[in-house]
Amino acid sequence: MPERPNRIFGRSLPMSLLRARETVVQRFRPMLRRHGLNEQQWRVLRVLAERTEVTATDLAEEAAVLSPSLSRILPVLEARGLLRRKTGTTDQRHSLIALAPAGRALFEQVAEDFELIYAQMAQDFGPARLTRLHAELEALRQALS
Amino acid sequence: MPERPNRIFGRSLPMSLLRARETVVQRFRPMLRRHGLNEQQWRVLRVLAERTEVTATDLAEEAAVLSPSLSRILPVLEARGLLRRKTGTTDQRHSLIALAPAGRALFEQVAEDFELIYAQMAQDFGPARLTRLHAELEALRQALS
DNA sequence: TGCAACAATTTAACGTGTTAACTATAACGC
DNA sequence: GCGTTATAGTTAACACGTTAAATTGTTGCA
Repeated sequence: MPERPNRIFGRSLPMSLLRARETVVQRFRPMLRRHGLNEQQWRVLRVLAERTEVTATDLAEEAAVLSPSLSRILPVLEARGLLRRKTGTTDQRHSLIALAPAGRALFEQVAEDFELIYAQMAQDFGPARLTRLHAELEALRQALS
Repeated sequence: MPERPNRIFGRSLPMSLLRARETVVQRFRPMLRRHGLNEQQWRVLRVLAERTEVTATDLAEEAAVLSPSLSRILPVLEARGLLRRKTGTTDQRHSLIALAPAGRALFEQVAEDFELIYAQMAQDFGPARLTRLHAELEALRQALS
């Protein structure tokens, strides 16, 4: 007797998103690893590359990393000389983070590889279709939050 | 001076999928917590509810849980009396897992709540649109794997 | 001024993700 | 048959996810 199809399971959106992400990330992971980065560290660098200086809270939000995780990541990246931290002048509660030259250089290298992989992915799925998927995911966030 | 928009960042699919999932999961997490389950445990129960008996490897694959994680989850759920394990007869390497009556009962309860939340989500985003998104995510997996 | 409420970050505790190594069993080949 | 290889599962080690609590600094107000 064949197992009956799972009605609920098939409709589970968290699951679909998880699996899709898993598949996508597999294409990037080896490349990041060669650069000595994991996903979270790369997300942090990417945000920093687009900003002159960010607070830890904003960085966590934009990189989609929880603040406790960020508190563990920052010392590591700082020790590698990829970023610099200083305490805010007006509000000393803030920790201000900026990319260091070495971090900028690494970002440029990774970004190049990233673009290649992304382009291949767009080709495999269809560029327009990928853009539409992006938009739908963003719309989902808006609709549910 | 406004920060310049991030071209790469905006096109990052792993990020979009992560954020979308985050938003969706927030709707389910409190409910699962009330039932004493986390996401992974719920995924395991859900797979078991659809099968009479599964090997650990198949269970991990279908629940999208890595086997080391499953090795940690199973003893917990077994101790709670939600499932039963036995060693395979023909191949003793296999661990065969099945839902226990208490697990079935818990599944039924959670499934009920799950359906309510899912229905609300479908309403908020649009049922047809949600179905289409599902299909696209599955298509993405096919295209990239 | 002083203290109570709030805010940014860190620490803690525990579970999962990730990779690799390890154990036990089974299958294969000579 | 026996050694080699492959497979199923667990364990190990370290990082992040998640929640809550602690720490430190700021702000508002009596």
